[in-house]
Amino acid sequence: MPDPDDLSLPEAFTTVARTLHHRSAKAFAPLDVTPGQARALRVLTRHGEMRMSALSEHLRIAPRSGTEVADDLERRGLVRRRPDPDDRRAVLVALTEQGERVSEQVRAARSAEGDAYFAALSDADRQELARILRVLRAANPVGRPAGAG
Amino acid sequence: MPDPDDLSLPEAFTTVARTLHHRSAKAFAPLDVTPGQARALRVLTRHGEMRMSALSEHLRIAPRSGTEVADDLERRGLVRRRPDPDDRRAVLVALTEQGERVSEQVRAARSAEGDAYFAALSDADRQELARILRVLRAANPVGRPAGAG
DNA sequence: CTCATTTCTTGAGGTTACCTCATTATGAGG
DNA sequence: CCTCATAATGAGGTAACCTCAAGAAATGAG
Repeated sequence: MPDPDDLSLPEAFTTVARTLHHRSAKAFAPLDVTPGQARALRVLTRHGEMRMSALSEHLRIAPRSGTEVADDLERRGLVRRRPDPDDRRAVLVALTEQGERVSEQVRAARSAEGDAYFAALSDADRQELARILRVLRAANPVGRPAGAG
Repeated sequence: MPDPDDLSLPEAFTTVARTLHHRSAKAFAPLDVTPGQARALRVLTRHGEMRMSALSEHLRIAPRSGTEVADDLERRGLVRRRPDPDDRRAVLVALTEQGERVSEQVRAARSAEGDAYFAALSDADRQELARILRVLRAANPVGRPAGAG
């Protein structure tokens, strides 16, 4: 294995993100959920039932992609859809009981493995990192792709 | 758009990484290279001609995936393959002249757009972030997926 | 030299997590 | 009714990875 290249900030960030993604995928594999699904479960746990559009916004993905995540979770019996009584165009998603259980397991797995990734950092560094990420998130609106298709 | 959720560190990291990826893709689009290809170009610029396996290691991806990146770049005329004279199993990749030109444009585009993503940070924060990323990279070997496929 | 083993790359096929565009159904206003 | 905006989804596509196994060449043992 070669020495870590002296990467630019974007490159280093990307590399770390990919490694983290792999780790999370491994941690969540026993639960049969992907990292993306895990994030959706956490959003639903934190905020409760919501519209598809709201789910997509929370996840910061295109509305169509939110549908896909919900499809996967519904197939696994982790979420339930129902029509919004206030707007018959809209659909509400919520965790099922099993979804709540799995979401809790996700939380635990994240502590066990995902956060372990950041264990190399001191408490102070972790807080620094969290602060910096908040700044970046706040400063950079959403970031949809351009001509990627 | 809802308030930024109070995400866990892994989630926040992932979210920022995705936004960054979108930004980079947009910045590189005029050059007709994807972020992944851009990274490969930078590696080849920094380290010169190398084996396929070395390229994959630098990019921290599976050997097979390195082949794919090289295929794309070769199709665009940005790299050239030749057999390794010292080992006829091996293949050496190097930038073409056009590849070098594009790699330089990538570097410029990264400054213009990619680093602009981090413009919200103070110089001190950027250095902090770079340091923290180095720690994470050093502490976490490579992180290939497990049963993802 | 021969054979088994290992190494280097690639073909074949698959996955995740996104995307855009077009469609269908509903809601809101004139 | 007509038009326009909005909610979700069907259809189809992309990037960036992966595994598994094959084909060719190197390497070490006998």
